[in-house]
Amino acid sequence: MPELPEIENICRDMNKILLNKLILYTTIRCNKFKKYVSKEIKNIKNKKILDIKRIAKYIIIKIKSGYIVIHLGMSGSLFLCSKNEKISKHDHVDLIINNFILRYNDPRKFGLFLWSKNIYKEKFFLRLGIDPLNKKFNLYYLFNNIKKKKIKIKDFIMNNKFIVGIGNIYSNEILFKSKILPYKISMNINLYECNKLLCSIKYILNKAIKYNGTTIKNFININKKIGNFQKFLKVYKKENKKCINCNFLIKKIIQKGRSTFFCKNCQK
DNA sequence: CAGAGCTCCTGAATGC
DNA sequence: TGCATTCAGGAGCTCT
Repeated sequence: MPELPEIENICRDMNKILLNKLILYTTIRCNKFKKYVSKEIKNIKNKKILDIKRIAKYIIIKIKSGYIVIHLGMSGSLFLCSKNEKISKHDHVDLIINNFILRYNDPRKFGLFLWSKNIYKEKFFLRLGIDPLNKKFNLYYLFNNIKKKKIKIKDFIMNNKFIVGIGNIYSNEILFKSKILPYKISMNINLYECNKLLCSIKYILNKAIKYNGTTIKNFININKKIGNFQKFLKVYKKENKKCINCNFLIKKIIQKGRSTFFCKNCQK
């Protein structure tokens, strides 16, 4: 399940390898992909890759006439392969680049492979909150928004309207590090806790980027390198294991339909 | 409007 | 062993 750190690393790798390369043509294999793959992707021919960047969890490939927008959902992956590489079951899109292929695979079809003339006018971009690695993501911004809401803090940090890119794994880890219970109501968070939350978000995400993300199940990055951050997970999927700080058993609850892990002793 | 909950999907894990 | 059921989750959508 790629989250912000994984996407950040994928974009960095893609930039190293794909910048200024020519997309000769594309192949789309899924027919029943509904809104998830734009038909316009088929029309891309002989276009140079001008830039690759990340906005929230979207991978944006800029070419002369517009943008390719890729979201990996929870099971999507992008990888480079040769032209003779066998096509697997869920390989939905190929970008043919000189003598190799950038291939998009997504078994669960939660991802997106879209075309946009101008991403900055798309409604899903206009709705996005501030990137947690941006300097504008500061205590003032976080505290102001937290105070406005009456939702559980875990739901707050996973909501793209306020903070982009934080999924279930990192939200659990961030709240553990912040010593805040996941079901604490956001408006009850004080300035001190909010500051801890801010620092924890930046710390966890940067550490995950450094260790190349968390590899659980399907995630493979562009060079099929494997992430190492799972070694550092302290609560996620640690139900009934001892808390590293206090030896209490880690609890699991379901919050907004998502598995939520925490230490009832450490987190207040 | 806000917030809770449902939904898309498939493969892995679990249950009997 | 083998089939059936459950679970996982990003983010948009639907309900209340």
